[in-house]
Amino acid sequence: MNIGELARRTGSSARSIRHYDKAGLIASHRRDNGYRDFGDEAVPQVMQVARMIRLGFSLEEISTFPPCMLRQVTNAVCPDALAAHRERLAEVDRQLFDLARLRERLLTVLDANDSPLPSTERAPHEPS
Amino acid sequence: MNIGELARRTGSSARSIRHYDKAGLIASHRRDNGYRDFGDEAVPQVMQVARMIRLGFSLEEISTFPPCMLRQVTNAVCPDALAAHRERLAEVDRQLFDLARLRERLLTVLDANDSPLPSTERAPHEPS
DNA sequence: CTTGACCTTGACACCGGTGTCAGGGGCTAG
DNA sequence: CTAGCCCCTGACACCGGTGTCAAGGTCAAG
Repeated sequence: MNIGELARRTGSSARSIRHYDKAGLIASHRRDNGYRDFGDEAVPQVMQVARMIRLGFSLEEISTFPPCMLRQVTNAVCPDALAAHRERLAEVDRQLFDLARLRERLLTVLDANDSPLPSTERAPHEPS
Repeated sequence: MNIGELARRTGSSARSIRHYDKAGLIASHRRDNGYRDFGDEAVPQVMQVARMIRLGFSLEEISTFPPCMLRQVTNAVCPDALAAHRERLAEVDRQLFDLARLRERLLTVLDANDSPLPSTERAPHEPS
């Protein structure tokens, strides 16, 4: 199929699919006229890539296990990607931790300024 | 004081301080030779800006309440910034929610592929 | 033939705080 | 005088998936 139909079928833009293709993440070959020609297996491939992008992977990361990406036709994740998923999970946990700490800092600022009107006691002209 | 000393005193780079200054967030005037001249109050001002940046505010957001930033000499937050802090808190909560959902999705993928070894049913003739 | 839809590649824009370089002055000590 | 350090402005790079435009080729339908 042409790239336009693949775009319609996957919900990704043709622009993005060309991007994935250039990264070697999609199985494709060229017709005599230069057009990309995709098989049906390209549909789950594109969706797999899009899904991993939504999960926070970069194309470069995804590119580290392209052989299995190209074979991928199901929702199952190939072994190469499992380690990446675990790393990504750890990264997400780090972000959750940082964000929670950030939230605490925001709450601290708000608590210190929200209820107590008298700012006099805190420091009229002193940096802490 | 010159920008170099202010940089040393605040821990921010001179480059960043010029950036903040251009945004009108730091009280400064120019000497005859064109050099910026900062007073002692610039130290907490720069640190306040840096702190808000670490809290995830953009310079543009901070610029929406510069009058109070310029007066700011304490750790207390001026009223103008309170609303921004609340919005920021809401944003952080959204991010926490999204991240938690992301984490669930990652766990789902891992759970579905981690324990169950029999990839046979998923991929009939896979040369793993 | 023309029209129009679809395809190709290449390149720029975006976001935004920061690093870094280039080119030019100021100022002080020797 | 020079050496050396500090300052000035302006501009480019970065990151990375995506939108968008330009300029051109392909091809089926009328």
